Amino acid sequence: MPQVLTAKGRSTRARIVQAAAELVAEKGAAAMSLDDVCERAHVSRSQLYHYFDDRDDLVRAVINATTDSVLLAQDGLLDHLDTWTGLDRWFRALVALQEGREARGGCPIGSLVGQLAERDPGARENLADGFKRWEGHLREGLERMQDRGRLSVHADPASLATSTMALLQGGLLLTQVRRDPKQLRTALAAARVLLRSAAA
Amino acid sequence: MPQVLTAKGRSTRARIVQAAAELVAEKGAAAMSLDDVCERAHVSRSQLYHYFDDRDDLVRAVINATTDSVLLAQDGLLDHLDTWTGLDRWFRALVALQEGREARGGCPIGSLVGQLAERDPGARENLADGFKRWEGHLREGLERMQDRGRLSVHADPASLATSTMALLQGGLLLTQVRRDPKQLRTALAAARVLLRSAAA
DNA sequence: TGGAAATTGGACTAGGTAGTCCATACTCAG
DNA sequence: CTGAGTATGGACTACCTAGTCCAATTTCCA
Repeated sequence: MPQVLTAKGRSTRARIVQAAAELVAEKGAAAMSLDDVCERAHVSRSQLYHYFDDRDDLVRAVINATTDSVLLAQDGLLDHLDTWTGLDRWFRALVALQEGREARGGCPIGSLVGQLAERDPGARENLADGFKRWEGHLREGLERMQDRGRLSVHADPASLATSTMALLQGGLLLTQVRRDPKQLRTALAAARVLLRSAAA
Repeated sequence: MPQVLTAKGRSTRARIVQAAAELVAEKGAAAMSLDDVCERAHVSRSQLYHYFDDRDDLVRAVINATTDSVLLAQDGLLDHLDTWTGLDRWFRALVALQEGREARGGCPIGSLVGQLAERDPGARENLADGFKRWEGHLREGLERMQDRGRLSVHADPASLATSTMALLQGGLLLTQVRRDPKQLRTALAAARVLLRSAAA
């Protein structure tokens, strides 16, 4: 393992993670082979082991990269979850995203849970960190709403954020398994009802 | 492939599916090897291919067996989802189940979605069938409640059932990734709020 | 500019994989 | 009791896998 990465090294490492992330998204974590990664990233075998301890280490890097890209895809939405219109915009964007992919793939992070959580404790923690960051944006938005008196003082922003994330993840799972984006639309409509029921 | 199975044949086939289902639950679908299955079921290689076309065929049989066992584990609860107390009993039982397993494993069906849905279209359909059976019990219960005037005439039992399933699956996913059964408790408490908001 | 560290290439090992094949033993109806 | 179909045993193939190893090349800073 190198002590310091040069610019070239960082670029190679990033290319490896990118290729691995694509393969994980396409074929699943277990079906991603290191040979495939080498081919797609145009690197040799030893470069993988130059930048990563082993396969599990690479998978954990993929989880972090995927989390970053999922949050980036929601950029401009996650910082405005403190108004009803901001929440509705977020919900609509999530549904539109699934319609665009014809309900394929589910949640890039969520679908890794079943694949990795019981297999590699480190991977489970990385996935949990990803969900924490995601849910954190929502919880903070709801807290700001409560501060501004838009949410009842009896409401619990943390629980509401957790329940909304559950509806989102469950809705994505049902969307994926049924190949029907309406499943997510229904779940997020329920999230809207739930949040409104906590309005001041 | 045999035309008719003898009693002995049925027993052997069931032993194979049982062993495979255990391994899938323990190690994930991709990590279940046919050698492992042979060893655990005490059968030889050729017996697998005597009763199943190939690996995918066995996995689909595992999905069906797992669905049956998940529904069986809720026996006595799923037929009483037409009263508030019946719903609460169901919710409490689901939480207790996760507490009993220390939040490990998530939903035996749900966690297979991310592993198989994009890989094998037939597996995806089998999983969708499983969810349909499960959700069907809830939808029918809610319909009976509506018929009896316990649910608003404006409520949509099908959407409520879908949203509740989303909360259940999402809650299980968060429970698994965070190793915390409270995540499911929170999600199901939200389901209760959602259903109550549709009360007559 | 010299040399230590970072980067790269690619062959190689050891083990696991799904699936095939052929022979044998069993079962049960006619 | 016999023979056609069912059930079983286990070796074998061809391939893919993660990980190792040694050597060569490039980078960069002291």
